[in-house]
Amino acid sequence: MSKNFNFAEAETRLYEWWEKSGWFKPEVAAADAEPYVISMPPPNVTGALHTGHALFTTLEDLMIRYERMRGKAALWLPGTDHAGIATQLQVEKMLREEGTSREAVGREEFLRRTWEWKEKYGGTITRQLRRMGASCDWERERFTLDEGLSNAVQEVFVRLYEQGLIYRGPRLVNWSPGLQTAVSDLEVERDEEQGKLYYFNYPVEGGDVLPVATTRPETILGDTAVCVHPDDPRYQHLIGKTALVPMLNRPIPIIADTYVDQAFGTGALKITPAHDFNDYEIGERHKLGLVNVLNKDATMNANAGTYQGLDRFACRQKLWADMEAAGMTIKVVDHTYIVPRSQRGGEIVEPMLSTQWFLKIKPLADKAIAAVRDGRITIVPERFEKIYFHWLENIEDWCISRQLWWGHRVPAWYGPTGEVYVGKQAPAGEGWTPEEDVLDTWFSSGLWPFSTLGWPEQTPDLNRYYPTSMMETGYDILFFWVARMAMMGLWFTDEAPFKTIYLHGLIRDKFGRKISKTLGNVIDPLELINKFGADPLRFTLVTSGSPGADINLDEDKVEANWRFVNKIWQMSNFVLSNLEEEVPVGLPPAAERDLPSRWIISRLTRLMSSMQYLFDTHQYGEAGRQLYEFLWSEFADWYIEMSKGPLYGTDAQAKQNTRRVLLYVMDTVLRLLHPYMPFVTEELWSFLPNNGEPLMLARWPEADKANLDEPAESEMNLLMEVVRGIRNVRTEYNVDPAKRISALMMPGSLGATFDRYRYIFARLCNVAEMEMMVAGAEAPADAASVVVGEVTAYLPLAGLVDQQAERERLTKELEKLEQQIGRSLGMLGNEQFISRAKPEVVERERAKLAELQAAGAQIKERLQSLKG
RNA sequence: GGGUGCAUAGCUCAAUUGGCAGAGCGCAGUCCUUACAAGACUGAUGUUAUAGGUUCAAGUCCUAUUGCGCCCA
Repeated sequence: MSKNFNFAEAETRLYEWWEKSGWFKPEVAAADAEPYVISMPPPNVTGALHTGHALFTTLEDLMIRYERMRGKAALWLPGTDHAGIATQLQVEKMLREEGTSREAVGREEFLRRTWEWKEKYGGTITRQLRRMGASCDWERERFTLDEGLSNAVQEVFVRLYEQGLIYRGPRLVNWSPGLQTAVSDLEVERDEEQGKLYYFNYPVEGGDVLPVATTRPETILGDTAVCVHPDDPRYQHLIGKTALVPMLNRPIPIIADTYVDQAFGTGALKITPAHDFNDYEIGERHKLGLVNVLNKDATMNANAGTYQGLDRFACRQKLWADMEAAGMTIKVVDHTYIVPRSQRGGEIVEPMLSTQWFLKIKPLADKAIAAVRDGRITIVPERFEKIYFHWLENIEDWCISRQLWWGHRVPAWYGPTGEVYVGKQAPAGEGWTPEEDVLDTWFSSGLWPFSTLGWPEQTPDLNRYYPTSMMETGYDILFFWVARMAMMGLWFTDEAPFKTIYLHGLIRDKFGRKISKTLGNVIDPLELINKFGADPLRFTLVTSGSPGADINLDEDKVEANWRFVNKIWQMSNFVLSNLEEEVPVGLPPAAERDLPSRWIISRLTRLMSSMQYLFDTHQYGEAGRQLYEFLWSEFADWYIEMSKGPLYGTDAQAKQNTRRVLLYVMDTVLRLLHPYMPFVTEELWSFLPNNGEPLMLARWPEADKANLDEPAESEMNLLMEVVRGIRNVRTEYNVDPAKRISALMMPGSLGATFDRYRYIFARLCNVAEMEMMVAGAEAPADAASVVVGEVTAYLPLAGLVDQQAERERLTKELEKLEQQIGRSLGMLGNEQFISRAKPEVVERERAKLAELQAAGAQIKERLQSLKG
């Protein structure tokens, strides 16, 4: 065993060993094992690992490794997503750098280049997932554009069409002018931005004017009405008259609608149904026409008259300047308003009239709502259920077509006379042209849990592993992906595609700021892995937060956990180097266990049941923190130190028993720790005496309640308190740590215990001599005293103890004690507390009081003797 | 506007069904004690945002307020 853990070398070696041995496959479990399945949220096929990937990989791998160790047929099915817009943008950028464009090379060549791009960069992300330690079944890896998955997409589209749920038609959609495609509502981000509000006089036939305010003057050219509130006294006389579109002089009606907010702007609203969602609705109510003034690239079209050909923003300026010259303008004021921007390119999205494919999703949504309501699907944390319901209950038709090239082609054809045919194959006969549009990427990922298992074919995998068990992903894609999977799964397979939805939070920087390139606070998980190894990164990601909450990732924490890895390495080294030749197996019989062993076994048992509860409720972070705490603060700091007594002693039996306990604890914690830190634990496991099976396939340990030992815990606690007390005194009196001191013990009823475990005090606080005092014996005056419950330790520190200082120290301690005693007496004197609190709580309080009082009495006595 | 979450040590965060508020980092001090200086030991630091309420008991449950964030419109 080397001095330290060489993670760089071990991680690659272990991962290859695991993967080559086929242990990531569910087939390693017994043939009749219950399946446990996670579909990996497919990362963008040409993407690179970011902290979000690192987080889901860690959590899902933890769940999978845990269930695998519990004997389940654990299948973690990996894959990647073609990520339509993102990938197309990347390839277009490459083409631009080559001095050409998507349009110039044509669709066929563009797709060829995109596949080439995918081949080139496609392996990156999956290689990086391996570095995280992801134990997924790579032989089952899928890609959304695979033949099988494409078939599933077509199948779904055709069936939905036949069920009358998919239709095609002109609607107002969010149009992304740069990408030249429609995008769904979800892909539009609305943020407040600083802009201007333009006030102007709308000319009215007959010479009157109607003041109007707008944030987008260029849309004036597409106005088909001006609207005022029916009750607005200012404008009563204008309702029903005709206004004239500035610069175009197109006549439009002045109408009244209660939608208008009289307090906003001038209280009059221009209506542009072709370029605003609210105006569109008003237009429908009042049967107004639509005038589209934009081309697909957001330049003005022929309806804009002389402004034709101008970009939308250039038009805004020119039109306003012209109106100013014509004396129509009133003022321009600063104004914050909501700007819709494309989630991808960041450009301003325009509501635009366009013919698209839509999915009537309400019927599917109803099933998805029901599945969560009746508990077939649970969401963790629970509060996301409300958000899920709210969204699904207010769901609108989904625009599923995209004017992109990279994606699943809509399986439709147009006949010579304009008829539409939908099917997997082109219809017979001449003159049919295929649909150019592709489907929204989320349409195919919505099928992910079952399309990856072979659906619509009834494959053995589909039969065995569907529905899946756990859907673990970020809350940011609850609507985009999770809800859609629930809907599609229930609709097409009649089963909830997963039983549990676990939503994790976003990763932020150590100050809680969003990670962004502009802020320059991007954290590269690979850098952290190279620096500290995958285990510390994983442990940090799991233990830094709680379910559903955002996580502030701090490199210092990763470093601290790297030290934790080292600590575990050193503990193991200690245990192993003390094994010598023999290989003790299992715990020594209960009757032969010494107090420290009974204590550590009890503590470990408590940890196991606590972790079990936490795992059952998906609180992996808290479970990990408790494990850390146990290992460092109990096992290493206390048990290992105490074990040196018997280990370096002469009692062969005691030595042997201690080894067995050390080994048992080490064996157990490595198992418990494995899902968090697979590499270092697997490596250490290989040094432990075992039958050669890998840790990743070892059994998850379960708590044996028979090992809980309350008396041992409280007795040990008392000893530990005495040790701490002696250390305190040593520090307070500046006793050289190397100086051996002696103690006179007034052990109360624990005489035998102190006598037997005096070695603990020799080792842990350098008390070389410990003399048991007979009851009533006088303690030396120049001694400091440590009081714990009924026990007092006198430390004769000749020349170091100032009696005056000692009196002050003890007085202070007594004051503290008496405060606590007062509080405790108050509680126990309260009739209500005695009768209403749980009996064990009352009992605990009584025991505490007794201990406090005993200690108080001891201190008082000591103070008395110091006075005399 | 509707919904929702958060507020705890200097910083970042925990705290299971309500039962004496903890950790890491940072800070101060001592020590290279035969697993580990990537370490050990000791110490300082809290009106759990504010105001009420429920309860024997509130960081935890309820109401209101303030501040910050997110989602939806």
